[in-house]
Amino acid sequence: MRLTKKGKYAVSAMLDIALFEDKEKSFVKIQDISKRQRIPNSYLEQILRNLRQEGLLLSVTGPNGGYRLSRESEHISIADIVMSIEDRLDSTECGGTADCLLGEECLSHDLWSQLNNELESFLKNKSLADVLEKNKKKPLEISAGDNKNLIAVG
Amino acid sequence: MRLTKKGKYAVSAMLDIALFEDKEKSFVKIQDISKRQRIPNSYLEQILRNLRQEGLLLSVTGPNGGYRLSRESEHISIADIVMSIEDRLDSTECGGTADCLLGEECLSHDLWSQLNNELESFLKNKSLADVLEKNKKKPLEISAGDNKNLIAVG
DNA sequence: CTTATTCTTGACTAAATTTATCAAGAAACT
DNA sequence: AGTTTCTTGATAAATTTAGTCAAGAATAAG
Repeated sequence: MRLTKKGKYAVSAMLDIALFEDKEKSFVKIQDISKRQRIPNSYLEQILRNLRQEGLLLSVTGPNGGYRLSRESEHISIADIVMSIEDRLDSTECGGTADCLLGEECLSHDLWSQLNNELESFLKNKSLADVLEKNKKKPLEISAGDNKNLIAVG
Repeated sequence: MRLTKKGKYAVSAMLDIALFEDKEKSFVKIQDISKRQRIPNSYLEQILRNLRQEGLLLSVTGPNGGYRLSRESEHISIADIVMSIEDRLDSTECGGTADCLLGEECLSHDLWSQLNNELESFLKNKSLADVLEKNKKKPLEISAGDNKNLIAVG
């Protein structure tokens, strides 16, 4: 399983577009996203290309052109985005064929399969709108739980 | 976030040891693990080295030597293993400092933070024993749910 | 109908990471 | 002494990720 910088850039870019297409009632330009989210301009081109090809974005060329979401932010899940970008979310080596070990299921097949399902439902159940909503409320929230150990956050 | 072949090899190796130390009432040799789990011998050396240094394995040199678990398989979680091996499970770029974007929290900070927590609790709540138990029962089980879409399993 | 703006595409490069490999050495048993 | 097996550190090869670039095409405004 791997979630790369590219996938995270994609999510940030989509969040940025969701935010500014409303605010500005217009298309959002690559350059602006690049500056606001600190994503290298030419890398971002590549990423938005992918997202458009997957049908998550609409684009218009020329002055006042740019990008906007192809549907409402409530109806675009993080899974939609990440899956457009990442080739290797799959936690398994066999790619689901269950022939991991000499044509048979390996000892950890089920484990990684379950992990895939966890990840899948988490990403599918979060929309762009959900994430933005959370951001708005942030000042009122208090940090919950201890993250001392396993995995750093941020 | 990334879970690499190395981390998966580590889990397979630990499952193999858990299985065969019981069966053979002795230490389990690198060579045997390597053959059974199809893990390159010299790569496995490196991996077991890590696991031993993290205190998950005990080893003995010489004839009839090999490896065994440092504690019961019920008390070794998949998280213990994966965290010994993988440097970069963290889903975030900032590594938990929350200064992702010009010293401030980026738009997706909370999202990746939550993903970390999901992943963490999943991996912590699964022991080697759990995984092996599931494998024994396998013939009785019927495949559950549709995995057609997001993430292949295996 | 020309110019400025902005996206589009494909190919390419550089850096980083992952995936190993190897050889010399040390410990333990027989 | 000799064999088995782990131990260590360094190194190499392969793959992936991250990022760049330049030429082109679409659109709007004047």
